[in-house]
Amino acid sequence: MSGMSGRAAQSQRALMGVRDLIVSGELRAGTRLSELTLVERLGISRTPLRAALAQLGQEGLVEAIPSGGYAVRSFSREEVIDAIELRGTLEGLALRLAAERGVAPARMGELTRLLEGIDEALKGDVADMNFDGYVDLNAAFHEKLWGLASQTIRREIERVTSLPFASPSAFLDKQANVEAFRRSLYGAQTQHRAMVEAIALREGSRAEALAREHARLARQNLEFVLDQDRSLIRRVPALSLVVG
Amino acid sequence: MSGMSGRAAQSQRALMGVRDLIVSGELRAGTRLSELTLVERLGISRTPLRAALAQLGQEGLVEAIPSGGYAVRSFSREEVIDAIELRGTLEGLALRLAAERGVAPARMGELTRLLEGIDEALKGDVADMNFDGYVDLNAAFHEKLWGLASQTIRREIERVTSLPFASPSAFLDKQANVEAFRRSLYGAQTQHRAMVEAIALREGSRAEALAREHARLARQNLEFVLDQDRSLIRRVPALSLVVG
DNA sequence: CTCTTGATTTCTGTATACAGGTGGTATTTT
DNA sequence: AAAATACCACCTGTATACAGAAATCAAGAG
Repeated sequence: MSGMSGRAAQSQRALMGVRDLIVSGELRAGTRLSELTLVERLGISRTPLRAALAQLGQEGLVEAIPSGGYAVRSFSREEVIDAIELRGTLEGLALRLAAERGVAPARMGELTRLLEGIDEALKGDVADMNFDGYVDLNAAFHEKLWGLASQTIRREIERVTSLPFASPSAFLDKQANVEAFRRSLYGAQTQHRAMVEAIALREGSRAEALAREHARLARQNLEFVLDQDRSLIRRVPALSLVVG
Repeated sequence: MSGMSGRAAQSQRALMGVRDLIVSGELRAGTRLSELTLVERLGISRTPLRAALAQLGQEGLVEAIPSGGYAVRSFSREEVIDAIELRGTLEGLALRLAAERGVAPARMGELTRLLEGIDEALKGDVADMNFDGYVDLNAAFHEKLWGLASQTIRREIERVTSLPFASPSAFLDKQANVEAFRRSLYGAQTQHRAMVEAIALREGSRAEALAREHARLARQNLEFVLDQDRSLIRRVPALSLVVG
């Protein structure tokens, strides 16, 4: 079996497969990843699997063992907080540069339209909002926002975001439809609007500060889960990797 | 030949070998990297070479070609500027967190001692400073500075810094001993002192701003080379990858 | 019973064989 | 002569074979 349709199809399959095994919690933090076991489980050969492990090592989801091979990484609360702060900082950089350098009106229009869509999803009160709709629109909004940055910076944002608990939709999984999270969405949308406005007004510093503060919502949600309601841990993907 | 001394010794050799070929300019921007050619040139087999290429792809020095394989990436002036801005932002984050969270006195002492060493190297005027000494001490200082950050953030800084022209010592290569660069070192040292002071005084915002501005020295040097004296391009490693 | 030591088993890192696809070239056709 | 097509060489992605190094387990000594 060689030269399948997509470019490096087996490697992609391996990457997704292993990532899924980790994020879903089937492979717990600290577990050593046996290549042969994974090869058998995923039905691929060692070469693309090793490529996937190397990539996951770069992403930070697994770490190299000095004596050889890889292990599922575990994250302390502080490390997760730093990863969130890191994302906020990078998004802040992206928005500051976008504001300073200017954004084409067409793109601003697309952002505004997404904002209106989110408003629509939030219509009504906490009980009967369209949570699933919000999740999708929020993801689309953030992606468009990143699209304002240059390739160099977008690449970094995407890398940091590949850590599942640092992503802006980490606590917006459809499985995590919890009132505590839903309540935070109104404030989030206020921040969305302010960010777009700051970019339109070329207020770089304000846009940067807003992006940082916006990312800290994830930190609030994280601390809520860890300190207030640990039962939610298994409803948020990859939070099983967080110890303490 | 298998299982040499270090962990993945051949892969390391491949990584350094290919990186050198690119940075030294032997492989020009846009060149397609033929695996067989490189294998022959470096005296290793395809497997570790492919691992190296994948890593260089992550670092951004090479880019994947849709139809397969990799090519040496080329960087526009804007992309280089963004990479420098990115480094400054990350270093700013590291310093801000260090200032906010506090640093053990022992570590502050090490930084102060390095500062004094740099002062010593700068003694005298522009003509008879100890340039080579500065280069080494500056590298050590920056590394210690990064060491203040958490692993999560340090990893990102190291990744961005792996782009040779974004590194803080990009224009401090011993081959690039040019008066224009030497003159900038006095201002740089003033910033070094201010950064350490800001951390000691827990002035997070100031430390962050200083780190950003400090990184922009690299931007100044870049623009000097590109606009004032292009003959320096071949004296600064990897600047041959910058087009325009 | 515990600790050390030796052998075995398993694993990773490396080399290489294989198959399909891509790009280039030469030939043919219009 | 220009364009289209068929053929060929090369190259990448994948699978697998191999060798040295760990880790594990068992047996023996203290």
